[in-house]
Amino acid sequence: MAKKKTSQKEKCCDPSDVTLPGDDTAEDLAKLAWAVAHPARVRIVRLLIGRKACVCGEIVDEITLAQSTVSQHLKILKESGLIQGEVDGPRVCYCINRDKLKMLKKLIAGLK
Amino acid sequence: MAKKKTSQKEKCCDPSDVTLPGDDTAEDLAKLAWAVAHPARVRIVRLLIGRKACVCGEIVDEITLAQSTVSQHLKILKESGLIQGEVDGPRVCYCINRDKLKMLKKLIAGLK
DNA sequence: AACGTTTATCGTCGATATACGATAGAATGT
DNA sequence: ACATTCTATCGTATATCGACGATAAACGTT
Repeated sequence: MAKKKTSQKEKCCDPSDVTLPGDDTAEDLAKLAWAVAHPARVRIVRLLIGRKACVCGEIVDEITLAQSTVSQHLKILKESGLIQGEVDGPRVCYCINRDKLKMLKKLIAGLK
Repeated sequence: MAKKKTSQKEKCCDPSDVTLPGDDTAEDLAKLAWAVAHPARVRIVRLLIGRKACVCGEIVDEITLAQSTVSQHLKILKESGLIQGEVDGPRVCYCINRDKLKMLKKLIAGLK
């Protein structure tokens, strides 16, 4: 599929060779962005950030979704590394992983 | 689904009423995050940022995906508002919407 | 041991994402 | 007019998301 540069018209595109910035972080960024790519997960993240400490099943009360659905979102967030869950007796306390959050911010801010 | 606060054990969670930060932007953030929630789209965005100008079918050459697939990703990015496409003769030049990018950065940076 | 509470997982369903090839549309050049 | 090039769209197949209810698993309490 790759071939000649065509005439190029010089109208708007200027195809001087550009070296892509390290693609290695594309996956990381996509993964973290994916974690907050759903309104419910954004709310959960904000909720957890709001309380510096972690929260438990109250998330279910705050988010207007079924408990199982919230649990799934929490799982996705956990898999992204953005949040961490710690078992505390019968309940589980979640809290933000500040490092991952920082990394997300850094990667997004680095889009330039 | 909302009911009593239970005993609460005071172990790790501290359920002082917390007012959620404006939920209104949750959708916006989710939508923009979604746009960059795929490695290919991250690469495209970075590519477009790299060249301050816009690019055309070269994106297809840079991204190792079929032309139709790239076109779909471009459509998603366009729908998110992160990029804009401008017809230039037979080809289409894409460029970053700096405002939207700024908004994404702002929303992500605002996670605190 | 039995119960209640809390959370995770399972099974299901519809909707959507993602990938591709094939095709259609638009614009230019011969 | 015709061929060429570039891009978008269609059609299709597969995988995953997102939602729910139902159930299981873990823990504390009685």
